[in-house]
Amino acid sequence: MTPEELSAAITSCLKDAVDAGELTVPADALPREVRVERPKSREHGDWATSIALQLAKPAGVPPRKIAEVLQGRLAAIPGVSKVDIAGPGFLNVTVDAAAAGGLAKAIVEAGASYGTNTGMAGTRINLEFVSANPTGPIHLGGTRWAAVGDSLARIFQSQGADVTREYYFNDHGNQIDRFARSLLASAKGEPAPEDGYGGAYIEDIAKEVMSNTPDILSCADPQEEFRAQGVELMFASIRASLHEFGVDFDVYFHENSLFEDGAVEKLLEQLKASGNLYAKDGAWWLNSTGFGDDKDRVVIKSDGHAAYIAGDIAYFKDKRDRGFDLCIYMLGADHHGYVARLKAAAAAMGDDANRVEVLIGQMVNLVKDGVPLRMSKRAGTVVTMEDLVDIVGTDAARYSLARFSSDSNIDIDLDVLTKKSNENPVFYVQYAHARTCAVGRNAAAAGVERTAFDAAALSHPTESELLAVLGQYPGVLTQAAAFREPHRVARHLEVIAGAYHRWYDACRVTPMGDDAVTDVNRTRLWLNDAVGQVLANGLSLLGVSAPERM
RNA sequence: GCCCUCGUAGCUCAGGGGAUAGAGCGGUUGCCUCCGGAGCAACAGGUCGUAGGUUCGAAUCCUAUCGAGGGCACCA
Repeated sequence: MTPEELSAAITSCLKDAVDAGELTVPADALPREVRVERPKSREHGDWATSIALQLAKPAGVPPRKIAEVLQGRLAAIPGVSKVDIAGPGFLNVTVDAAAAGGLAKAIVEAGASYGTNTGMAGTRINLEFVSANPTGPIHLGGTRWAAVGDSLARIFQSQGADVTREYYFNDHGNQIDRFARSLLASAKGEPAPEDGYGGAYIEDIAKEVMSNTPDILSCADPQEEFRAQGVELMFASIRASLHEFGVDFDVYFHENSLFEDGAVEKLLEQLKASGNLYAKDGAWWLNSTGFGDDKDRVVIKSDGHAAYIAGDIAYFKDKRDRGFDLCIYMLGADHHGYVARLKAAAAAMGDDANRVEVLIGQMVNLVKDGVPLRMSKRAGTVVTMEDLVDIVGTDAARYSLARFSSDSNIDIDLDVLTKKSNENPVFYVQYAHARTCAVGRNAAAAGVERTAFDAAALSHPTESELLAVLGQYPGVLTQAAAFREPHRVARHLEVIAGAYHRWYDACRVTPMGDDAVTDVNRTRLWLNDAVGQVLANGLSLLGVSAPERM
């Protein structure tokens, strides 16, 4: 029995009690779903609900009275062995081992699909993340979004959503010009321009362009040539880094294309016609304050060039035209000012601002010897995605970035990284998975097979705990998707791994010495394999491997 | 000045109205005669930044305040 199943059963008990006139509760006070929780103390049963406390006020009845009404009905739920009323009115439910244990077999049979859901089926989501400018390699900040964004995409998919991973490739405008000028300067052996980019990668790219086009410096517009080739090379290198990191985008969208195919122009006409674009001081402004922004935004500058937001608006329209219901943007905290403007842009076009969802993630800081370190190219403290992967490997990098809430700043200690000392919980989880495999191998050698299954045999306290956390896994995925918080998955895997290690310590799968193989051994093998399955499922949602040996 | 996020164990962080606030790392002490010790058990360690408020109940929600980080362009 999973917590969801119990929750559904309790919800219908409550409804029955109301229908039978045993309780009078206003309809709007009845929860659609009665939440059950795993109590902290085992003395409080397997699952608990505070529904009686919540209904006391709207029903106008003391909570313990409500609990008493529900107690008998809950006790009649198949698989429930005991229902206690505790404290102010908690209902503590104990499930019998046979009902709880059935989950082990169900998980093994569900395999890779255990935990998946169809709650988001039919939703087309465009998830845009990373979108780093092609003027240099992806550094730590972008690496965090690559890990979190890709996991989020996988989690959405596990809930049945149709997800497109998209990278907005910003190849239009000033930054690119600086990049081109920096390449040109490097090629000529001149120092990097004041507002340009330095670093070894600039030299490397300049050299590569030179070797591809030896007479480049004498062509009509060398800077343009460096721009075109340089962007392509940088782009290829970014894609390669992402691929090595296990992140492959479905669409790499070129900002330039919006300007080349006239989408921006068409859109501006549309906005002018709608009256949401007005002229002032020689520029064209979007009336974004009318839609919740804190100031109006220039869309066409007085020099006649489009401002950045022009591309954003056209891009959003393009996404909607491609049929996405929800456009999610993952941005760093340094871009939080965009939230209002992106939503305003959508609204100005007559679309629903709720189609735009912006996830803001806090910064990644480097720390050395306990003091924050500014990332600086000159000081050699820029850490790129490739650096991180080289030092700790993809699994550790992805896991350590995905296990934190995006709301919190994270500090990455250079010393810890370079020591490669693995204080990373990914190993704790991976080790648990490898251990399930080792136990499986030993079981096979000892002749223990998954022939018989006796759910009631899983009666040890560590087994009941392990079954409970396995049962919570699908709900954790649903929550992770609903809150857009992949770190919940990682945290729950750590909980499962802990429960597994404790179980391993207390309960043997293969018999001791020459003891005979019994159904207890066979049943435990099901549980062991179920744990391995759930850990593998969860790790794959994080883009982390589930090794059979370490 | 205005806006966003954070403040929880020595450190890094979970905890999105419930019972005695948790994990990893670090510290102390135990556990290898049998499925992997990258593990397990026990102990130590907390005014949940501060002050009010809502509630039967607040680390959690609201307000104020202090501290940290990040924003507030006819830059992209």
